[in-house]
Order: sequence, then structure tokens, then C-alpha cells
Amino acid sequence: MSKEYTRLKDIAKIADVSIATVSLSLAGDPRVNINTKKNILEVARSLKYVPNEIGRSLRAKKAETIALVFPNTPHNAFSHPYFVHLLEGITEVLVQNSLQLLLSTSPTEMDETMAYEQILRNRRADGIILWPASIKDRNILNIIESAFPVVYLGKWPNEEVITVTRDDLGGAYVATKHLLNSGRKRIVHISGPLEYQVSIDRLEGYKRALAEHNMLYDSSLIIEKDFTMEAGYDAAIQLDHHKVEYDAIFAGNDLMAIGAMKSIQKLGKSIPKDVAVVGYDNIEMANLMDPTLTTIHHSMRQIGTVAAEKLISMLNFKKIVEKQTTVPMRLIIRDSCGAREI
Amino acid sequence: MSKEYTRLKDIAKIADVSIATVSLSLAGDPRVNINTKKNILEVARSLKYVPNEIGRSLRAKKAETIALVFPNTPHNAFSHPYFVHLLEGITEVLVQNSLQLLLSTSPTEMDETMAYEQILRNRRADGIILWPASIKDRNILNIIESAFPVVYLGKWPNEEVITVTRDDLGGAYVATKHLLNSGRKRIVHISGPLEYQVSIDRLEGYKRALAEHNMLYDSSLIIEKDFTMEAGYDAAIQLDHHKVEYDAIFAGNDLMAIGAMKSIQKLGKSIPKDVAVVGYDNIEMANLMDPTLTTIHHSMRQIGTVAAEKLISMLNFKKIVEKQTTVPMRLIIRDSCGAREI
DNA sequence: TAAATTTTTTAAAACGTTTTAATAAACCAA
DNA sequence: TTGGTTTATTAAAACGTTTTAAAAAATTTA
Repeated sequence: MSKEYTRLKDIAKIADVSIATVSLSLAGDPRVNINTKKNILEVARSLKYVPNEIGRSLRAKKAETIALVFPNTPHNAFSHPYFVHLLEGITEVLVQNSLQLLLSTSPTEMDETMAYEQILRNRRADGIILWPASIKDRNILNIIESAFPVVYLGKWPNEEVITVTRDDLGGAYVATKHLLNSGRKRIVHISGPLEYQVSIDRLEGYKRALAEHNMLYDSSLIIEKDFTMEAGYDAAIQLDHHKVEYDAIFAGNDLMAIGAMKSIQKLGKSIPKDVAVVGYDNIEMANLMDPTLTTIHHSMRQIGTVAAEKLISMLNFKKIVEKQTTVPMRLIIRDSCGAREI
Repeated sequence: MSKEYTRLKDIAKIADVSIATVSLSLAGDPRVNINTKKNILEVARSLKYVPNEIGRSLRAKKAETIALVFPNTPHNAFSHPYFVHLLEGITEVLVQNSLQLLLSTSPTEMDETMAYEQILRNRRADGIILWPASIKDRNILNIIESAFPVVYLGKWPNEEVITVTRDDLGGAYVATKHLLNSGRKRIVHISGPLEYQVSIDRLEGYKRALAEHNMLYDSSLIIEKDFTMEAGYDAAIQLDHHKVEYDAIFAGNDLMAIGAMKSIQKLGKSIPKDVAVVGYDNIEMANLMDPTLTTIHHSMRQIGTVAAEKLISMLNFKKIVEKQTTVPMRLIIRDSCGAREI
């Protein structure tokens, strides 16, 4: 297990030359004589030399590594359905730039702010992409707004902070507008918990679309639920119970949309004829429902690539043209909204 | 951006003491005088000292980091539905042991073997967990069977190699046996491509269960498909076409099972009455089908924890009691197999 | 008080690089 | 030959730690 690795020193000895010459040769420095260089490269190859990155990092004061940091809370990054796509996006860019990715969860017992700071200051990573615990947590403030290279995934009020985020408001707007454009008049919105920014934004998008169509906002059409399928199921039952008249549902996420579809169908109504449904997130299941679910798609992968690119720019002291980016969403029209029949 | 961090040196200067004393104090060494120590810790705290891990690593010849390595092929780890659970398992153990996780994809242009070796030898990680490209790829051999600390996720013929793997054979055996025990006589197996070890193992498990029940293996009941839902759909149509008599299906994965269920239902047969169905993988959708799908569940999370634990043992030069571990699977009985009605 | 012992502190080396400034070697012109 | 250039090589410092062995200071013993 305790293997010895070949160092510059070993090459130097065999090639009968100084360490400096070896280092310069390997770096392709034009100063060293062509023959010496050739010989050194030969020796290096024969000894299977691989540079020790730790030594390099120490000297260069750079780790050539960035970290994706997220809190170790019960509902952390791992439970997000598209976490892996985010990872994929980040990785793609990092590979292109020969950077490594450190995946850092903060140990629970430590307060988050500290954890973030530690990672950055212990110099294992040159910058971090921060996946926030929840929007409520604003303790991270001092680190976020410090001079550390940080890209924050989400919205942040201070305009100086570099962020990448979904366009929740825009997505909800487009979804609602689509329903209105297909002639729906009374659109129910099943919202997620309104303590989350995501829910607030989606509700706001819904409102804007209504306003643009000169429709009154009717609070009896808003049901606040908790993002689960069961909740969606209950929501539709509840509507039936209260004899609410409606011809469409825009749900705060696909799971709730699917739940609602199930109970609507059970109640004997037809989708999309009686009720058009639009979800949000474009989870895999959306395309496997009957009817297939119209929904809003966000590319987490793109959030990942954009975030990584921004961070790399920061590390290279490049000017960041767009400090706060919201990646575009896309309306995916399937059968549940009835628009295909037109 | 170019922030200065406080070093031992800075603390030493302020506390008017040598670097060595600071280092010893911070390490809690009993040699240093209690008052000196107290003062030093105070200064360290006031300067918000965080040790530079790169410096530490260099000195200690350890990175306190392990890497999860996978090839940058089109069908890599990211596309595996349970990759994130694996990650979660690994992370859990690493956090407990204060180790960091490096996520390393090999740049495509480089041959994989080289990539693995690089990661290990550049000393960024002390050991690696290897997620193989495909079972066919045996080029990794020299690295796997070297003295490097490597845990391989999958089966490996050489018994000296440390591996963690699913019990595909056992899972298929249990699934098939379950169908047999509920009285099914002619069980179709929709297999994945038989070039993959996973498919071979699952088919083998199926055969064993049959053999144990003294049933003849009938190759007309085996359909080789490609793991997609469409393939499952086609498989059932094909069976109908060829007028194959059968009363159950054991599919090589849930997607194919779901596809088959859809076409079976379309053909007017009832599940589980006419045909019992068992899938494999326990994807989320399995529990959302109508009827819900009986399937085999493997805990990727557990594979992750076990792999991480093994690797940590290796790093600590501990004896590994069980070199090759297959984590247990679990039959999840739902409605599609009809066993609940008994 | 001197010597012996114990406690406390520190200088210096080591880990593997890169880079700067100095030196050495080779070449050229007079 | 001498001096001046150019080209090639290298010693040494630096990055931030930890650890060992030695030195210094404090305490005890004789």
C-alpha cells in the first residue's frame, strides 16, 4: 500500500541534471537545451512520472479544484430530483478546464457558515458553488458577500453576488398564459408551501399572466399544498367538495399535478376536456402519464454549466458580464393541457 | 479575490512564540505549557485561523480525500438512476470520517487506465472507488490489481480485488421463486442485453429458481431486449403474436416491466389475474403504476457506505474481513404479482 | 551553589513543486 | 588572447505544515 512515487528528484538523479532543469523541461520551457530536454522527457516517461499535485498546489497557492458545497440537512441536494443533472453540467465544464470537483457536505454539528468558510479557507478548493439549504437561511451572508469566489445557486438580493437561478416566475407565467391562450377561464393554482421562494415566484408568475389577460385574481382558486402527490390528490378532492368551478389547473410541481390528475379522473372528469392540467419540473413520470403531462422544463444541467463557467471566470479574474443569470425555461406541451387538439 | 489567509507564522509572530509551538499547541500536544497554549489558541481564534490543508497534505503525504472515479463515456455514472444514492452513501461515511470526496471523470481523450492511475498518483486522493465503464472493459486490470487502494463496484474474477456489488443473481432468483410460489407455471423472462453481466446474472437467477422447482427451462419464454420501456411494450406484443402461453413475467428491469404491463393491459388481459408481473430495480414509478409493480430493490446507498468503509479500512491498513461483498436485495411485494390477494 | 533532572521552547528538516536570480558554459568579435 | 554576448544550467527560496532532536529554562536534588 505504501507505494513510492517518482519525484522530480528521481528523474534529476538519473538524467544527471538538476531538479530545476527537470521541472523546466517538463514545463516545456524554451531555455533548456533541446537534447537535454529530450533525454529528461525520456527518463520521465520511463519512470512513469506523474506530478504530485499537492506539491504543485502548495507552490502555486491554487488547488485547481472547485467545490460544490451543500448543507447536510435532511432535505439536502441529494434529495433533489435533478441534482445529478446539475452535477453533470458542472462536471462537463470542469473537465474542459482540467479542474477537479470536490463534493462537500458540511458536517451537521458545525454551523453552516463556518463550514463554507472552512472549505474555502483550507485551500482545498479555489472557489465554491453554493447550493443553499433553504432560502430562509441567510446566515451565509458574510461568506457570500465576501471576496471569496462563490457562485450562489438561487436568488440573492444583493446585486454584487454572483448567482445562477431558475426562472420560476417566468415559467409559471408561461404555463398560465398557455392555459389562458387555449381558452381556459378559471385556472386553479395548486401552490407549494408559500414559505419557499420558489412557491412565491410561481404564484407571482401565475398572477402576472392573469393580469395580462385582464382576469381577476380569485384567491379561492389558490390552494397551498406541500409538493407531494398525495397533496395534489387531496387538492382536487377539496375543490370538488367546495364545488369550485374551474376548467384548468396549474400545479406548483409535477407531483402535485399528477396527484390532482388522478383524483380528477376518479371523479369522472376528463383531462384535458373538462380540466386542463399543467405541471412544473418535467420529471420523468410526466411523460408516462395518461394523458401525458404538459409541464415546464428547467435545465439543471445548464445551471451547472453556467455556474461553473462563472466561477472559472472569477478564478481567472475575468470580468463577469452578467452577474445574475436566470437560465431560460421551456414549456413542454403534451396532452394534459389540450392544446395539441387544436 | 486574492485574499491573504492567516498562517501559523502569523499566529507565532503575534503570540511571540515559534511556529513549532503554535503547531504543537493547536494539535493539543501536552508538552507545551498550559498558559502559552491558552494564549496561542486565543490568538488563533481571533485571527480566524484555518489550517491550510494543502500544506498539511504535503507534509503528511496524505490528501484526506478519496475519489469516486468513473469514465466519461456516454452511458456513465450520471445516467444511472441510482447514482445519487450511491453518492449519498459514500458521503455519509466520509463525513463521519472527516474525509473529502473528489468526483473524477476521466477526460475522454485519455485512455481510462491512465486516467485512473493519474488520479491516484497525483496524490489528490488517497484511494479510489471505481465505477466501471462497462463490464467488458478489463483494461483497468493493472491498476485494479496493483497495490493502490481501490474498491471496485461490480464483480471481479480475481479474489484479491476488493469489490462491492449487487446480488443480481439472488434478486432474480427471489423474484422468480416468488412467482413460482404463488402458483405461476409459465414465467416469461424479458432479459436485458445478454452482453452485460447484469443480464447474465439475472437470467441465471431465473434459471436456478426454475430448477429448484423442477421446472424445465423453456428458451421460448426468454426475450432479450434493451432495458427500455418501449422494448418491454414490444416484448408483450411479440409474445401475443407468437401465441406464447404464459401466466407471469419477470422483467430484467422495471422499465421493461412497465412497458410490458401497458401492452398486456391494452391487449385486454388483467394484471395480476391473467399475468403476474415482477420487475427489477424499484424505480419510483414502480409504486405509481396501476397496479403497483412488485420488484426487487437494491440499496445503492448501502453499496456506497460499504465501499467507503472498505476503502477507509484499506487506507488505515486494516485487515479487510470480507474482500468481496454483495449487498443484500429485497423483494418488494406490491400488486402486480397477485400475491397480496392470497 | 552546583549538578541533575524535568519541563518548555525552538531551529531545522522534510514533503514536491516552481521560479528567480545567479552562475557556468559556449560562442563570437576584436 | 580578452572581453562581451548569448545560451544553458542550477542553487536556493518559497508555499504551509509537522515532527524530531537539540537547546534553553525552570525546577529539584545533593
